[in-house]
Amino acid sequence: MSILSKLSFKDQAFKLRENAILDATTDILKDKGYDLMTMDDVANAVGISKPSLYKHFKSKEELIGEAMIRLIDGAIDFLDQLDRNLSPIEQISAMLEWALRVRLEGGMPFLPSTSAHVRDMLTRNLKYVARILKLNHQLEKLVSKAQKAGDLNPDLPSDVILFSYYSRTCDPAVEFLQRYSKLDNEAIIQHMLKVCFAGLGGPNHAY
Amino acid sequence: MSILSKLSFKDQAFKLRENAILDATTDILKDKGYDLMTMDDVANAVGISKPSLYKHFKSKEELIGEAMIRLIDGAIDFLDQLDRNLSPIEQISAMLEWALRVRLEGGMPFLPSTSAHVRDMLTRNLKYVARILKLNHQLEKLVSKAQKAGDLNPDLPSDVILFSYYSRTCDPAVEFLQRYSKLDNEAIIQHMLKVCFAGLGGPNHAY
DNA sequence: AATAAAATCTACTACTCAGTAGCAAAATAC
DNA sequence: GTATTTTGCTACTGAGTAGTAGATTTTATT
Repeated sequence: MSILSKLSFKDQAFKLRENAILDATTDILKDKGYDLMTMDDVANAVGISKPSLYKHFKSKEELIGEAMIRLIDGAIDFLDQLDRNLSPIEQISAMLEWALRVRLEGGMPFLPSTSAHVRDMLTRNLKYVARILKLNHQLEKLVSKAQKAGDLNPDLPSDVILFSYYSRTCDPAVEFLQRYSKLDNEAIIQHMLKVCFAGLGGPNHAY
Repeated sequence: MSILSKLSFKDQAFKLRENAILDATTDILKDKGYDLMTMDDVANAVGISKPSLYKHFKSKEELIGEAMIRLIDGAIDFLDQLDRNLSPIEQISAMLEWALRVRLEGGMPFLPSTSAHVRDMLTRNLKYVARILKLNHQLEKLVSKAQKAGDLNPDLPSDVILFSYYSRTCDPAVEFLQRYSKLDNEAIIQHMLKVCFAGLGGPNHAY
């Protein structure tokens, strides 16, 4: 047992530090963005040296890719663990609410509306793309059901709904409101949900 | 007259080239983004050398600032030239429609949902901020009127409406739809407008 | 305690790119 | 046609940073 347990203990420590690295990465990424985040930043934040960091991730691209994958996995897990009794629209709404709350509490959007650079990088990352496709597949099914139930507009193409929905999870209006309005986080969430599903129009609007 | 006319001729040529530089900048910015755009890129695209480029703009920040200012000015001009007989909601809608069309035809969003780096840079640019405030002021008035008329939801705080509206002008769903859906540009615009004002919800949605 | 192995660090390389010095060529003046 | 000014260019500097080589320390083994 001794050798095996030692190995697994080491592995555990390794995994633990890997998580600390990803935490730091997500954190720095959040307020510096891809290009301004340096590998030294991450190493310093974790309290290790750069070569040690490279023992875990062989490049900056890989590091950021893994951080993004972890965020997507968080979203997939959230969706999986939702109460199965919730209707499709309730699940869709709960997921957006969760994403907005994560962001307001200092987290990263799991689908960044990022620069060309970052988008290209992630598109080349097959592991990341696979996760996205998985998440997308699940949401497609929910959207389709919600449209049939009349809870999402059946006249809109489902692409339009899906892409618009994704955009809401990383809507910059959230940060604007947090910075420049006096609304508290919960109020912001409720308003963003309302805007997402009911739109900006009032009772007399033509649409 | 000779000296004066020569000077103004020179000035004209200078201005002309300045515009060519800003055109190239906007173009490159559109598909490379701030960090990947180099001053050599811009100089090469215009067909001049880097030092010549620096005769016009004393830094990369200034160059990009001026390009962004020109985009905002375009938006302000568009708003100014709108038919005065249009109702507030019609003006608001027309402006979003215009912004979406510009983007679909290969232009830049005049309000980029950009990285922290770019945001900071623009925030430090007083000239840019002044234009933004001017545009914002005009839109605030329109929003307030449209809310009173019941064409925009009077129950939403006007910040929420304004920031959400800005976000729609640079909504990444537009690029997603252009790339991955079979909708043509006009259909995309109509759907985006509908989503903006009427939301994603269908007839049975609780909101 | 001596040795081997693993982990981690310091100090470096290679490269990109913003910004510039100083030269060359063209235009203008006399 | 020569002198002067303007314009533009080539070729450089310096800063920042991804990624690495090789020394050093720590840990495990006998």
